[in-house]
Amino acid sequence: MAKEKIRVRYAPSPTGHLHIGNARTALFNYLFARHNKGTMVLRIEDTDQKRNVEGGSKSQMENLHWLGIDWDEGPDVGGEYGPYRQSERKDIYNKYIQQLLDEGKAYYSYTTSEELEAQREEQRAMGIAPHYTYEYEGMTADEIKQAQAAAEAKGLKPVVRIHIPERRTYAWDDMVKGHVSFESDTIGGDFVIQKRDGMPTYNFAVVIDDHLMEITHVLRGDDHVANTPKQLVVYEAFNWTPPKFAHMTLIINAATGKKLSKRDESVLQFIEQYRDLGYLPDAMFNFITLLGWSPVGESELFGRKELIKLFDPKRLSKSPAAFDKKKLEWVNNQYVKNADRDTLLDLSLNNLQEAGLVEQDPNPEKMEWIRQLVNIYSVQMSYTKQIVDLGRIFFEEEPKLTEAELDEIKNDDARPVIEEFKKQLSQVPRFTAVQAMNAIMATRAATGVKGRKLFMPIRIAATRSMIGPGIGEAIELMGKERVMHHLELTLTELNEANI
RNA sequence: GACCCGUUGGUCAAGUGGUUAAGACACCGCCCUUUCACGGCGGUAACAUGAGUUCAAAUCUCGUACGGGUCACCA
Repeated sequence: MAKEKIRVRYAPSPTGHLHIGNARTALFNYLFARHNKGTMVLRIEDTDQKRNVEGGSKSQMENLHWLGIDWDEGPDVGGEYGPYRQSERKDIYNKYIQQLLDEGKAYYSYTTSEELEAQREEQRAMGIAPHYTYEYEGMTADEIKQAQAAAEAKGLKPVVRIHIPERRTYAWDDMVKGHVSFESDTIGGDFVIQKRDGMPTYNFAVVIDDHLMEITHVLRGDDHVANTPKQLVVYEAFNWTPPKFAHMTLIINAATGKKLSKRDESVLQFIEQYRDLGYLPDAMFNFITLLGWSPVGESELFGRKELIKLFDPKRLSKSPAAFDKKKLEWVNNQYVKNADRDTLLDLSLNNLQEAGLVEQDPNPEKMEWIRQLVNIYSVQMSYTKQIVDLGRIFFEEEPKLTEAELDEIKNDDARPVIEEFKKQLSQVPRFTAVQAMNAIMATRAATGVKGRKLFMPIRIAATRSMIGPGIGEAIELMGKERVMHHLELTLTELNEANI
């Protein structure tokens, strides 16, 4: 039997920037499509004009591309199933809404929002699930017509609701959750398929589009589980076969245990923010893939091609994925260490310029210096913006010492070591990493101090930090003038502290 | 409140009836580096709970607790 061609879609609403959760949905759809040599569709769900954000869809597409996700059909690339923006498909939806109206499967509803709200309040108070109750209960066809005419006469505009069949079970075999079922009376009553402004609602439009676009698999967030029975009602009304569903668990904040909400400020949630910090797209791609999915085996670092090859929706997790920032930093550092030097330089330079540490158009000499700076720090940077903080000792006139650093040099050995080193360094023929190391050796010979007690005071006094790259390289890159000044400064501070 | 879903070390996360219960992050120790970091090696540490099914349960069933999601003319 010929396998049907797999078609999946990622369908964001343009309400803002690309969120991690959305990126993950897009990513899994992408992986699934590419793994199966299927088609990836991008559809913009912009039926709520009030919530559409200017430039929202453009920003999302751009960030998707940055992550390395592309699509075969969409508003920007076209395709045979267009248009790919729901706001441009209104005529299509209207046609199907009319069909349901004609068949008596849908009807005009005049209950106002205020009435509905009151109804829900009451139901909640009674401890039952809020739901819409049929407004024409027990009426004959004529009576219904009269009621509707009366409402019209009052100037009320209707919405269209779809009838939910009674005593039915709506169930499906979810690729992630297994068998899931809902009784029709727990769905919430006949729901709106066309809003007062004439636009279709999400639960209606999504069915029409998925069907017309011949989507075979719907991979989406867990928050859509409760929508699925409503959509099944629509599929049933048209006698269409629904696609396969996979509901991926939500991403939660490890710290709060709650769904990653856009208002939660303890975690950066938008791809763009990571991009600005100098995270690398391949690392993000790798990390996000591991949110709620795991490959066979023990490795955690995978390239794009590998992930496409490995991806299997069967391995999507049933329990929520927690966003672990530390792990992300580790993953990105792994990529930083192997990253192309020019890429790192570009990103770091950008971060340094934004921090006001480097001018807009550095001369070639300065560029070379920055390149060196990035090189010596690349091994310990989680993301390039850290260079601003890590490299601060290279920019500040008189970097302050921390408590820990002061403690490290508050001992009898430190002062003679620093003084001796200063003397030795001032005598080196050329101010290079090798010569700096020679000066340290000479200091050891002269003072008899070695190991940490030798290196730490020198590192701290010369660079004004106890962490950093190789001490020789750091000194060379810092330059004679600055290093000598640091040594001077540290000795003065030791004097003031009476040590 | 109702309906759906989940619960393995400090954190993430493998595991689908028989395992010494993987691996990663973090932490600790040792080694490397005449220093911090990087890297290498090693270590501490887990099946929410009660009952049932079974020769055998982290794995299956039911209850309890805890956590989450959803109940819109948002998507």
